[in-house]
Amino acid sequence: MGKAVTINDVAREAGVSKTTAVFVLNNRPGFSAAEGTRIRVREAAQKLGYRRSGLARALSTGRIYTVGVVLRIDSGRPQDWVYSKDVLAAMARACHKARLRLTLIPFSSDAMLSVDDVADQRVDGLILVSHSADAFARQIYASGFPTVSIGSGYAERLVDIDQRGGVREATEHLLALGHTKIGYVLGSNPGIRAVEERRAGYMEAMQAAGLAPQCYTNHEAQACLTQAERPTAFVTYNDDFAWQLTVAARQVGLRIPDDLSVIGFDNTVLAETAVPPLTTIENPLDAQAERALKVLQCLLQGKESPTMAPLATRLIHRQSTAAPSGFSPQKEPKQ
Amino acid sequence: MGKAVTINDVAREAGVSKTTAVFVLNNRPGFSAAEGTRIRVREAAQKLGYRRSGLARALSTGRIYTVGVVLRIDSGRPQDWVYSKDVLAAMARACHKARLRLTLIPFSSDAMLSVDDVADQRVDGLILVSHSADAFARQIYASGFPTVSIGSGYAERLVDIDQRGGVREATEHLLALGHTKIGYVLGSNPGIRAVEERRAGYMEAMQAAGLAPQCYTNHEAQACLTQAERPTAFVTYNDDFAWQLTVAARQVGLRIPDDLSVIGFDNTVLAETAVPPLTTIENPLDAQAERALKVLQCLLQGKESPTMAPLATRLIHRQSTAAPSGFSPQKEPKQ
DNA sequence: GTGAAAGCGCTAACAC
DNA sequence: GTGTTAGCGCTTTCAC
Repeated sequence: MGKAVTINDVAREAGVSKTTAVFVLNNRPGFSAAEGTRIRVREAAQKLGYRRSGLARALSTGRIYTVGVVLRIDSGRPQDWVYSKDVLAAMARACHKARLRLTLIPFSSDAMLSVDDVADQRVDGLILVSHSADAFARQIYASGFPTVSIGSGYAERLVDIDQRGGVREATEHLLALGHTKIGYVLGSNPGIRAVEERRAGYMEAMQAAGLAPQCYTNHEAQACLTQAERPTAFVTYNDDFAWQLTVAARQVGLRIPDDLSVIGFDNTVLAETAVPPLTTIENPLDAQAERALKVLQCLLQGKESPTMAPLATRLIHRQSTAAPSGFSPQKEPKQ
Repeated sequence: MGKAVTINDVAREAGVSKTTAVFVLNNRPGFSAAEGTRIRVREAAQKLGYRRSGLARALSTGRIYTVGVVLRIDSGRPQDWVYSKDVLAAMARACHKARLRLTLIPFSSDAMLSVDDVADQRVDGLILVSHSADAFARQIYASGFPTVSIGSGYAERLVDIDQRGGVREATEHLLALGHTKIGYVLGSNPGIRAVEERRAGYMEAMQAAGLAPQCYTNHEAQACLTQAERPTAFVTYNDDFAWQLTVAARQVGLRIPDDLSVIGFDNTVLAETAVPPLTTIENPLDAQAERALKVLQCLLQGKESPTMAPLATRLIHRQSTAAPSGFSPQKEPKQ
């Protein structure tokens, strides 16, 4: 890269002091230099090819305007990734809006991340995506490094959505359609708060309706499809499971939604491209990302952030839900 | 954040000089301190909660061990994103392997990125993902900032795959199945090298077979499906177009692959989850990402990198291709 | 082997 | 308004 042109060089070239050069180049508010000076400084910078060093600035100010996003990169199936990538994209948009840079910090369980590796001043703070209470999550919070969790993750300082309400609404939708045998497909990672919350939402709705809840693992749900007493509808932990269920159903000759209704969660691209497109619960990722950033900013300024109500979800009606066969519904309440 | 503990503090606490402390903490090769000293320094660091500043180190060494990935964030449809996210994920894996950090630099056409914004020393170099010859790409290359392109992008210093060969192979596969009316769905962004190359691969295969090529836009391809003289098979610019074609085909009552064969490109998650799963051309993103990083490293060390042959693609056989109806194939040559 | 000192390029506090 | 100075925390060169 050759040697960098510094602000000193510019100042010298323009025949002014460093301060003046800095003020001009930074458009310091409330600073009115002689027009000639401004021009001279600008021209000098231009001519020399001066480029400010965000690095030196960061060292001096203590802020590098970059947030680190710590994300798992282990899982093999591309479908597992869809959601994480959506969270990342939402964080990217939020950072862009907030004029912050985003640094991706991959988290793989083989090479354990150390707090020192991460909290080395190249990021101002951290966003943990979908971390359970793993060693790293606990350590980083314990270290006091500004950190916020997002995406159905570790419960400490977590920006959360109304997981429970979302699944409750989905279950109620199925109930309203006339289903009585409604199963729930459990999330597979028990360390994560969303897994419990979503399940609880299902339980609540079933109990309120006086119906017996029936929980399945992903595998069990697919296996039970051929049995006579199978549920006529499923609420699933996420779109991936819902999508898998549609595949399994098609394989055993079940038609969706005629023979089986399915509702996913997250509204990932999987839900849009599935056949038929999936009714699902929208996960407001952009709002979460923006809120997470807001909380992080508070932390950076030393003030604890106000606690906020979980963000609302929304049921998106597509074509994977209908009344159970042989049932004429009393009229769909919503939408 | 309180005040940071510096190496000076550690040295003072341990009763040694800064140099010694640095040497111990950095495990400087070829430096053998007295065991007592080592321990004292380590304990002091531990006790004080010393954490090295990657920032200060970067300022001093001129390398921050971070690469910037410049990526479009404009497009609205989630399907448009799938491929970009895959490239990003591949870059993330490659960076992780190379022990480099990845900073995401969103590129949106509304707020034009300036070279100064980006080349501010918070990244050592840049990877441009799927950029056409837009103003930014030209400027950044002109500025001399270490930059490499990837992902069917701008032709300058581009790590490329054998686009042409991939599509040729796909077309030949359809030919071997007995298709004679094979259409091609064009990429929509004419500024990008891959758009031309892929089309050329199709043209070559058709001409070699003595068949008339027929190119369509995405929209045209979907529209022609109801016409009598429609192609019996399509090669498409990417999986998204292929997937859209399956949806359109289903809507007009065409069955895939019985009535229509379709081949995608990129092997994104769309190809796996489509109904039926799509035969497609695998895009070796991980290899591209690693190669891009290698080229960037060369640049950073001041040496121009050796030119390399485009990376090979591979046809992945799934269920969206078959012999045209009423035709008994002579035997499928591959796989 | 260990210590002292000079920067990296910027910001900010304080004189002029 | 403009210039001077002292750091930010690290690496590195050169004495001891």
